[in-house]
Amino acid sequence: MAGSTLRDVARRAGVSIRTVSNVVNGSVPVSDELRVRVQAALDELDYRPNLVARNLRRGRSGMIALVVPELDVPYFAELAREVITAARTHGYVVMLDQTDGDGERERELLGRESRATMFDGLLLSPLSISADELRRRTNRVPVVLLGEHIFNGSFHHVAIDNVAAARDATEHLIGLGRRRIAAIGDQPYSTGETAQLRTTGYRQALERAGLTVDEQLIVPTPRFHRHLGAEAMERLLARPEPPDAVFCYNDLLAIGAMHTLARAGVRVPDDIAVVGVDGIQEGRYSSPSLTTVAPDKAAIARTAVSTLLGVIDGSAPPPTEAKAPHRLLVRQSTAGTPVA
Amino acid sequence: MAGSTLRDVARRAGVSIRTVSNVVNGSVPVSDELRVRVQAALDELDYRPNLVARNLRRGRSGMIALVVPELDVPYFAELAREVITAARTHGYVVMLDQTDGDGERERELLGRESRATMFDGLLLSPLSISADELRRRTNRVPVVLLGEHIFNGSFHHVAIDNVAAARDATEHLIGLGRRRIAAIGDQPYSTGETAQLRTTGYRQALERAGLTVDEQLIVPTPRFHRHLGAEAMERLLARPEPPDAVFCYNDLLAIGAMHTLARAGVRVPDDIAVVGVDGIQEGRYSSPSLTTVAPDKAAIARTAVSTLLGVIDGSAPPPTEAKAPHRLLVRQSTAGTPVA
DNA sequence: CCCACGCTTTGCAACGATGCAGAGATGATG
DNA sequence: CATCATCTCTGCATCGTTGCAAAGCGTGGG
Repeated sequence: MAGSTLRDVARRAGVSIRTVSNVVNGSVPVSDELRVRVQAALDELDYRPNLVARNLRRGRSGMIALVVPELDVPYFAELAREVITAARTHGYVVMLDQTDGDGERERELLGRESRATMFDGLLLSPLSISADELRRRTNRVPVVLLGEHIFNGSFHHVAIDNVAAARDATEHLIGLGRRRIAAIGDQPYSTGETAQLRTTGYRQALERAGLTVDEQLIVPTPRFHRHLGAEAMERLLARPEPPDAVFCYNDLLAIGAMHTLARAGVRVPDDIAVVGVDGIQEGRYSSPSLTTVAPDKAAIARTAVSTLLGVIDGSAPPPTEAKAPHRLLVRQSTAGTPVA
Repeated sequence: MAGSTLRDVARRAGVSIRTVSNVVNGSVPVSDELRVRVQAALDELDYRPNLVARNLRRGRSGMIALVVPELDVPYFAELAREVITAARTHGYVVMLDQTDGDGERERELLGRESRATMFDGLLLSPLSISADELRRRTNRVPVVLLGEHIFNGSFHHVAIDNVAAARDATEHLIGLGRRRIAAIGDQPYSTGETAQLRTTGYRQALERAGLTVDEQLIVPTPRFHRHLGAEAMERLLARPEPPDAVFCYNDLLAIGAMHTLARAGVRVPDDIAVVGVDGIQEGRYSSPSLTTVAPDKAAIARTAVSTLLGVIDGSAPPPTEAKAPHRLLVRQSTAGTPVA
């Protein structure tokens, strides 16, 4: 029951432990006769290498951790899928953890008693923890950051160009002839860097088009969840002069907003056009389907994983700020007619 | 840089390795004087225990693996979240892997060279692999199965009562006065056990209500994805006598079906009522919002984790088939008016 | 016939931690 | 004052594997 070891197999085959190891690993040549005998013993005992021991000896675990705020947020689930796939092509497996955007949990993760030492490296998508703190806490563990939060030259970092993404989305709305364009999702405080970049892009687009920015149309939300999008939209509808389009900082907010619009009998996109960010699958089948700025998640994952592995084996250049591509997917929520 | 070990700390504090270990673990009493000195050394060197070494010695890794077909399927993402949370309350972390429903991948996972030995136990949600094969391959690793596929007394197992769930959904539609009720998602072949149980429940409900089962209204789908639900619905709409309600075997199928209905200008629920299974968050904000039979995912996760830990520490009873509760959440896609 | 060489096989040490048993010091007891 | 119990603290062995260096063995060349 307890699992057989190299020693058990060696005894049974009448050879040394080392020879069994050589057969298992195949790196060192073993004579046919012994190989056959050892292989038989391996099969009979159903030997499986103890990876914990192997890892200790080799100094590598073959595991990286991916830490996201919430796994049940589709963007992170889809990203996680890509990360797992990317890691697998390098022979790595991925441990997933979620912090609920709780700074405490994020801190714990890097603390004295954390399991971080079990992993060769960490992919972090931090929400609350500050750059300084992160730097102080990740002394030895290779880290690559995902998403926009925190960059100051201390860490490798992979994200889309959030300013450009927001600008693209807003310009698309402007191109449709919309003039009162609202924004849902600003986070004008220290840990809302991604949101702030998107606000910047939104403003740029309006200004470049010669439109004035109505501050009343920028509705902040503490998180990027459906119900917060729904509430924000309610507030916008309650205004004397509601918008004719909404740029939501992610798809969940957009879906929440559309939910409110549907209940209120407002037509999308005829009365109000809606665009989101993230390109989650959910948006392809919503009614109406959702126009969105989709980051190339596979590219993000591939870049993040290979950068991290580079840091792990020491071959990585100094911290880089990698930008992944994004593209606008036009669907019913702005175009009206089905496109894809 | 390389991370300091007990030996480094011991040398610095001028004590034995063992004493440092005692300070770190706190299990054995250490005099105040030494404790202070050791603690200082620990801090100065920023000592972090090497968990790989600790695990080797202790014979436990504190990790379990959760294997699901696809992480970006909302049901699995939401379940994974609950599993991670449940595991954390027991001091365990969770490694996530996905198989894409690929039997090969599932087999690989349990094979000779798998990483399964790195984990204290496995939570499996298998799609393709057969019971026999699973039994042959999981000799030593504690396993608990999630979902309906495979149960024959060899494994602990946690799921909802799929027959009852399907019956509840169908009876709800019957209760609304619907008579031509279609079913989307049957899988009449060996690995479609969950689907078949739902078909059974669907039939039971119709028969109990004295309705005849129209085999033409049972549309199989190879997987439970949105686009397959959309296609299945197209086929149903093309029939001379379309249904007046659809029971979809999961929420993604239902959302796909509603997508098709929206494009076709069919009103939900007026013309066709739709109900799904899974209770994913997406359904609360779809338009219309989706009536669904929601499994208690937190209960499933808690039961699965504590059962698995029981198997690991040997305190578990022989394999059990645990049933988690489910409940019907009535929303617009059947009720018409907003309920929650 | 001996030596050198190449190939296979082996033993030992080590990865970093913890279990165990015993050494040393201290205090309590008869 | 001797003996024993108590409390810290330490050294050694060990978890299962792999790196390293050397031993064993057969072969070909001189």
